[in-house]
Amino acid sequence: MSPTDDAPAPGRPNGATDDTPPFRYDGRMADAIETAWQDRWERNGTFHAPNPTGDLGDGFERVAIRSHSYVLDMFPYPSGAGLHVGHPLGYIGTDVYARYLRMRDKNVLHTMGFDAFGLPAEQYAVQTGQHPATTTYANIAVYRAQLRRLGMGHDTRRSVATTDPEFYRWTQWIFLQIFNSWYDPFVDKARPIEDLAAELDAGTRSPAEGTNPFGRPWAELTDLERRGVVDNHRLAYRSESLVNWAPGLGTVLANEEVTADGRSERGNFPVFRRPLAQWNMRITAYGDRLLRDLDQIDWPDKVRTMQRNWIGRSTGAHIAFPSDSAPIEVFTTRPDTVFGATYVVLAPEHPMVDALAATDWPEGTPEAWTGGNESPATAIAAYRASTVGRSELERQAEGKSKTGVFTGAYARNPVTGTALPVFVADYVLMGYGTGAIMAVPGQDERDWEFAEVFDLPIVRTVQPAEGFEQAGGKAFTGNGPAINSSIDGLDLNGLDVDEAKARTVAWLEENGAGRGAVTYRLRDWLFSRQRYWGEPFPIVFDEHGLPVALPESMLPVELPETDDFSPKSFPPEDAESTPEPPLGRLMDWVSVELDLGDGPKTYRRETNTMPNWAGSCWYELRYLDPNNTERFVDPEIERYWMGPSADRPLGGVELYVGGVEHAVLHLLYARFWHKVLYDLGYLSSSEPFHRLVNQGMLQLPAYANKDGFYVEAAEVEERDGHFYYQGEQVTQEFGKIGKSLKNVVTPDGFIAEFGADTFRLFEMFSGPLEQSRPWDAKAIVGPYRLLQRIWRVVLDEHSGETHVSDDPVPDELNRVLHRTIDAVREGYESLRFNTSIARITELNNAVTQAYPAGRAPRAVAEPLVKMLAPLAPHIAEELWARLGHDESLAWDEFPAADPALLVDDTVQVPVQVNGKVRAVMDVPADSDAASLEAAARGDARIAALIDGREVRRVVAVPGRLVNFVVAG
RNA sequence: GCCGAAGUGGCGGAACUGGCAGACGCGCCGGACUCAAAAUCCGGUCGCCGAGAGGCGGUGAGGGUUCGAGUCCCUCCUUCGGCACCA
Repeated sequence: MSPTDDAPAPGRPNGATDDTPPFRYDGRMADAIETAWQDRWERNGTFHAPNPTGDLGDGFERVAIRSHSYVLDMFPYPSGAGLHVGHPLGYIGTDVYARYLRMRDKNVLHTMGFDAFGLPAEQYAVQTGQHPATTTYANIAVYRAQLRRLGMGHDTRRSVATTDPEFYRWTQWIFLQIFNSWYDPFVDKARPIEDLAAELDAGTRSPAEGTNPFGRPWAELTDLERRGVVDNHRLAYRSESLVNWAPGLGTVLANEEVTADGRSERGNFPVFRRPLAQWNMRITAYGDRLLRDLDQIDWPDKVRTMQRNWIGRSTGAHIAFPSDSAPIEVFTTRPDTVFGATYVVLAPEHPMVDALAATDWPEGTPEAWTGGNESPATAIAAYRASTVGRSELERQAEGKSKTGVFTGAYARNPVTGTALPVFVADYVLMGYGTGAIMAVPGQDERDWEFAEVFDLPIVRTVQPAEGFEQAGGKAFTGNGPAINSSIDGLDLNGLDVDEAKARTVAWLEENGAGRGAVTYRLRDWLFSRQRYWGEPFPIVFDEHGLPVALPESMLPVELPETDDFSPKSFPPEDAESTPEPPLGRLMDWVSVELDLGDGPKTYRRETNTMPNWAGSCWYELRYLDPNNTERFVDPEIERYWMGPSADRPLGGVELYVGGVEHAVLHLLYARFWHKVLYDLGYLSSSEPFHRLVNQGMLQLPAYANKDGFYVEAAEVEERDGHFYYQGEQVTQEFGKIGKSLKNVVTPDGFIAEFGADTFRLFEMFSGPLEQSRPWDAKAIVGPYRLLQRIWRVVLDEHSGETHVSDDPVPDELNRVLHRTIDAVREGYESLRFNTSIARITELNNAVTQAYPAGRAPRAVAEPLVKMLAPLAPHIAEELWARLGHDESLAWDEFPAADPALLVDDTVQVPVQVNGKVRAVMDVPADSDAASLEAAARGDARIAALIDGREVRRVVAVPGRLVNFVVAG
């Protein structure tokens, strides 16, 4: 049952009756305290973090000598449902940490913005007829109120939404920087595109491979052709290529947004591969740096592994296989197996397929190779029809059996000279490597399968391990000595795989037949979407249909007003449909008269919009300097908050907390943009996020009836350990919070009943930040009781009087206090707030035990309140004020442990006999091994146990234990 | 199939670089207060044997290293996450 349903009635909070003490800390008291402090924090700008310069520079002198920290959350998409209890887990975590750091004498930047462009707002708008901007900003207002009510110490002056024109103006500006750049492989960084044109003109550089389709050198190209060549170098470029088209969604998608079974991550529609002209970002140019720099940032191994796999760097070789038309260039990671290549395969979309195809089947071509077709051309056409343009789902439905067709053509193995049949097969992908392979069935499982289907020869070139074939092994992919691999001038036989690879590559390079090569799994980032609710491109097309950047002075290109914002979607299976961007319907807007330097002309605007990842690629930079109208961020401010330091060699946000679901989407894109901006000299940091922590997911109870359908969790009742929905028994499980499990719970009810402080404490107490765990709402009373008890240490709940004393703290309690301080700090620093809370609880238990009637010494009550402050800031502020302090403790000094009090004069040391604890003795803390042993032998129990037995060994570790190893 | 993470009481979880397993909390049991209940407070709570002192067992399973293993190594099981014709 949701607590929203039984929020306390005004004047009678949970459990309160007439004889409840008037100053008891309960939900109503918490509400009064919390709203009052939230108002005061806002009034005083308590959480304003001064910048070293600029409009947010007020008060910087005060913090100039402090060190500084930037603590960041992944900003939310403001959905109509508001926050549920899972969202704030990370937000509370960063807030606790930020508040702790502030009390540790740091200038802390902590704020929250909104990632507000995107499909749900647009779909909701289509349903309701309201403009997406209206619903988006209404939702943002709800989120801001919820965050405020949770007591977040955010610098609200810095809050931005990606949909603000003042924000997306700079998203567009960054797009233009990327558009106006190219990647210079010689210096391994992005450079302004003008440099490229200049170098091409000067003849000091030639166009990169594949960028000059005109077949003539640069000097002989027309101006228009030169523009085309330059455009082909840009980091943001248009190209006609195979893209993921989701007709049901009405838009194209990035590879990262398509699931493994070929459907859209959003909406779960089938996705088809279609050639379309779209914008791309050349993220592949950064593949190596994105990979390399992972080693220098403090991220979970899991996420780094996922990024490494996504980038998928493979080293191997390009090898040219001569044919009757041009040579076929293949990529292989196993150049050492070239002697075992028995056929060649091209992807169905490979551009050489048509030129290569023979006019007729060669004499004696087996039936299986022709697919029963008259000629290679018809066979290829039929095969393409059966593969290209079909969804991944359909392809996978056929299972793993290999399909393909012979082209009628042969290529020559450049090493052995053998003629190899050339096939077309869809198990070779156009998007990876060169789109062509040499097939080595002896050492590759997929090639083996294909060879079996088409009855192709199989040659082993690596000796399989002993018993491999007897055990049913087919292709052998392991290490072993090379066999059957020798010609004049190249003898691999007996070499292991690594040696054989190196030898082969050297031979290929000497003989001009190939060279060492690196390939990435990563593809360029498809960057345009056919949606209304996104950033317009700052691009127009001229009379040649070529893109022209709008000048900075024309930014932002605002989204045009319209009530016709629904995307044009199609039947989900209609693969032949073509995307139609909603902006394309606004003819008045699309066609625009501009003077871009060569007189007024009519241009056509780009009608696609950017993907919703665009804003999140750089928002953390805008928080730094949100009102700057001259730059996206002032370099001095960026260097102050994010510049490299000894701890953060590449710079970046000190702590970034968010869900692991962004491991290869947002986090890869943001790193890429950041590196481009770094290359172009706008940033001092080359990574955006130094330390990443993935907060766990809260799992809520969900209830299913006997037919397996989920029922509304809020309406389920519990009786005698069983669960009932409308009288019918249902079963309980724990799962991800969401509409589909009908188990969404919002924080509001808990805050109303217990207060935000209790809620914060509860979320932090149930486990470490990174860990997923079930949300057991009943347990919230634990943290609630803790706050009530701390409250009573400071004041009398009957009179409301503060009742601490000025007595000295007794020695023993003082030691507990200082040990607690030490442990609580440790917990805060390592983000294990659950242990900090446990230690605070222990200290409080010790205090209430020592002073059951109140009058605890101020010298223990005050540090107790301070230690609580990051977790439960409102009650801490209130108690701090009642203890007689005028200033907020948000900037006060966190208690420090006296090292002298952390070590005891005497310690308890367990004594073991054969590893079992038999006694515990009190000994001086500095006892050495000999005196420990002596003391242990002096213990009556131990003496009795070892009496008459042979002591073979004594292990005495000072401060730890004594262990007697005895015979028998 | 490949890669990665994790398995500790009825539950969430503690346990520093190998050194008293179960801190802290929930729940449960008992008690105080109350006409009663709720709220609050106090005590107990890993299992088995024992009146007790105490003993024995115990961190997914099995093996190993060690004086000593929740922690390190090997094999297996289970759960969760990621990738999936990437040559």
